[in-house]
Amino acid sequence: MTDHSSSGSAPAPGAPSDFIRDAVKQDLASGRFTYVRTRWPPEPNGYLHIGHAKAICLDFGIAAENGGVCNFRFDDTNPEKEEQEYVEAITADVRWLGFEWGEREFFASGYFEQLYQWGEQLIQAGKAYVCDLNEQEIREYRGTDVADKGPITVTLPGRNSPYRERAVEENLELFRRMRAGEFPDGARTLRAKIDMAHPNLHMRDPVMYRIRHATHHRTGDSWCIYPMYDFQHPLSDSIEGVTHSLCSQEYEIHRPLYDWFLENLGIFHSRQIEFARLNLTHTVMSKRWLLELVKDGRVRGWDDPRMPTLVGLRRRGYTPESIRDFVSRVGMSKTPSTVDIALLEHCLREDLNKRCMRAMAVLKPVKLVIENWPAGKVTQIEAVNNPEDPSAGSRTVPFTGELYIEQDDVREIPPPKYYRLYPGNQVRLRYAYIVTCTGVRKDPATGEIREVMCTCDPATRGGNAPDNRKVKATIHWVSAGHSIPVEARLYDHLFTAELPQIVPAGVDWMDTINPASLETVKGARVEPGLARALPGDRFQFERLGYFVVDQDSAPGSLVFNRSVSLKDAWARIEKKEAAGR
RNA sequence: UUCCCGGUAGUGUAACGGUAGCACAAAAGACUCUGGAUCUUUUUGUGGGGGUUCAAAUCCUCCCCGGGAAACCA
Repeated sequence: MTDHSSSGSAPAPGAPSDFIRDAVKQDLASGRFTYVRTRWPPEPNGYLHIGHAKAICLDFGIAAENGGVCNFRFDDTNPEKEEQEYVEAITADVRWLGFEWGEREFFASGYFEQLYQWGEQLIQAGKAYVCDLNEQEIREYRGTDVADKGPITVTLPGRNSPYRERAVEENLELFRRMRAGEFPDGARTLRAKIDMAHPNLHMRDPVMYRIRHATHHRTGDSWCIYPMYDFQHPLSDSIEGVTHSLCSQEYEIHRPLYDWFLENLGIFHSRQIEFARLNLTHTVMSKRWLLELVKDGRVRGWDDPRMPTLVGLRRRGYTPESIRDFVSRVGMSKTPSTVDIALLEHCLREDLNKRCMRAMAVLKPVKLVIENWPAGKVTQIEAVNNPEDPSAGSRTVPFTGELYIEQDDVREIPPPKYYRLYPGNQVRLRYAYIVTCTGVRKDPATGEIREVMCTCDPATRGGNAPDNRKVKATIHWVSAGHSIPVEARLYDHLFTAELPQIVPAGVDWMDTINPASLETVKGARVEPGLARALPGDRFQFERLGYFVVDQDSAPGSLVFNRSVSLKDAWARIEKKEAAGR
């Protein structure tokens, strides 16, 4: 990438461009780096969500676009929070998203010895010292005085630690004894000797190592001192020859420290660039809140289809392609932003529309009886599998004189602009026949329509109108005798509020969960061909939405998750009509 | 409170001193055997005040607003 001449012209359509990609190109052009290598550094302490997907796509994407590689590296330097279980879950999620890293899977814990040696090197250079101050004292000396109540703290000038001028030899001996396990947790730390008056608090002699007699998920009990993120991360990047270390914005203030360690060690200097993390409307993204939802049983688990986690989205029926498309459309910037979840849904619809098999399913069935249909007669109707993809072919669906149609497709008295079934009106049964409604039978107690009667025009077989009559509505159906019962789970936004993280005073945020975020429909019916569907299989249920077979399914009892509904023009009309009166 | 980073239609993102564009959303229409899809069209924007310049979203300055940080977490 040294094509200076084209730098002023617009990028090719579809080629992503943003301030980070621009910076990478400049670094190549200026000779700061001669190649591009990135890394994606998850901490194995939780499940991935779609915000992580943004970073994953960025790191792997930029590497690929520049002929480089992206290292997959676990930032596992806090044994108290990290577990092997998460390593596996994260690995599976990234693979599912569609990225490969071959042999380039690393662990920061794999660098512990090298990191330790660099710690000694800084001590020898007089740039690090062992400090005996406890946690509270360190805070006080740093100048950050935590108030007893509330989050407000006061920043004061920092003071040098009384241990700051320890002799090199003493520091070395103490650091070695720290490693040897001679001191209890928290007794001492190794600190960088920088500047206690620095306006950036991270530069006021930050802690490099702390003592933790804890078992690490990979190194076991071989270490009782663990490096801090600020010390570990730049050095791990350096070891791996990472050129561009891309991270979210909260690390921006850490960058001077990142640079300080690399400069003072005189080792390969990676460049850290920060970007704004992703937020979505109608959901929450923070690990803590997500965890609380799970712990409190407000959702069924990390993979609840309402969760913005990758496992949740997968179970919901999202495709990796749609998520990657979404991420690229969202773009990269430093502006704190909240993306409309409608964009995510749009990306899924667009992807699934092209490649999903259609099927007919009735969520809330009402019986339709064709009065002039010969008793017991069954005929096979040919139905197109995907109008967007002729190569998908067609299938047959059994048709009889007793069908189920959607409750919502019948009214005794039609509202304005309603052109589905009501007495006297005709509709087309998708791919089958044009029928005319002759009446409805209602439950005398509830007034609910129990049965719809109609007559069928045999000349319209296949749904054609030989006389060219206009039939405004086409509705879906299944044969009452052939269709199979299934459970459908209809999902909506987890929170009704657009920005659930803004909680009104006096309200528990968990009580703002959308009570309609999950509707379980037990008596749905689907066409018989779906009997063999397997978990993960996706369908478009005509006129309803995209559905995926859930893992809760068992042979003979299928469960479908609604991934996303189809756009519903009628719902908008109905809403508008209702608002208008 | 201190420090850091940001503010472009409703939302997200381009424009890199020279015509403010794209996507989603919203709205209108066309077409349609999914009120789907597709196609056409429309509405809405540079946070505010000062400067510099022939020319400012872009450069300078003050103000306002938003986000982040102030862990022996990452």
